[in-house]
Amino acid sequence: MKETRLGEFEEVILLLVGILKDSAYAMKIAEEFESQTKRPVSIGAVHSALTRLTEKGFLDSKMGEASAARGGRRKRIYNITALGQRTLSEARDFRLSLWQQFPGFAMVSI
Amino acid sequence: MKETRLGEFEEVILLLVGILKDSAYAMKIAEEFESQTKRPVSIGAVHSALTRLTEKGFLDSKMGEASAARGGRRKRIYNITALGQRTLSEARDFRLSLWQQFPGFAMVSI
DNA sequence: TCTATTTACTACTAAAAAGCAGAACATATA
DNA sequence: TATATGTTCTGCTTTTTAGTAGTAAATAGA
Repeated sequence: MKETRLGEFEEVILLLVGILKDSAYAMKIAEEFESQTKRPVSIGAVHSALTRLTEKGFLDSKMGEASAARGGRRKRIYNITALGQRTLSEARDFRLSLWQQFPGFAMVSI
Repeated sequence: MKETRLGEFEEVILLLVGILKDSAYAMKIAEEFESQTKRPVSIGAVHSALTRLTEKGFLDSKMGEASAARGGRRKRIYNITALGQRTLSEARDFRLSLWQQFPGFAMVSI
């Protein structure tokens, strides 16, 4: 199995999908990204990350229902796959372990 | 100030420098990388990451003393700068915050 | 039916990260 | 002084990530 690594941007996007759950569609993810990171992001960048994450098997998606609001194409709702979840989990455990070994940080307790 | 992001490999290398302290020189870092991640790494890859991290201002280095062991060029000992420390710290806080919002994880307490 | 609105999607480019091969250097010991 | 050893360092390539610009689709309401 090919090892697949996550970029920093991709990892944040993946986490945001997990956080947003049923409302994890591209526009909303972009908004959430900006609000959480305070850095601007283009919708195209989000789309390409979502595509890459899907190709890697960390996300899947399905079309949602028409929105109640005025106008709007049907949303594509993204969802973390089991593989995505596992990858995220492993990345987290690994980082926690490194942080704990680094005396430069006052570390969290698990 | 230009925003500088950390790749996943770079972030691990930076953390390893912090963990290894006085023995943070390229060969040792490579060994430690392999032992902690269980994935192979070439010494050249480590060098180029150390160079990038230094250019970004996250690391600095100085030559160490000759080793007691047979042979061997003087080691270059790497050290995390204040900026590197701060960046790492911010990256950690941001991740902890996201993990805490993600119901998919049983999360750590701080 | 027209228009404003919300959204997805595509194709492309640019920039950065990662990795590799091999040369160069310094030192201890035989 | 020759050799083995441990190490740095350089230049280059490949791969991946990130970003841009612009088009297309769907829908609600006027």
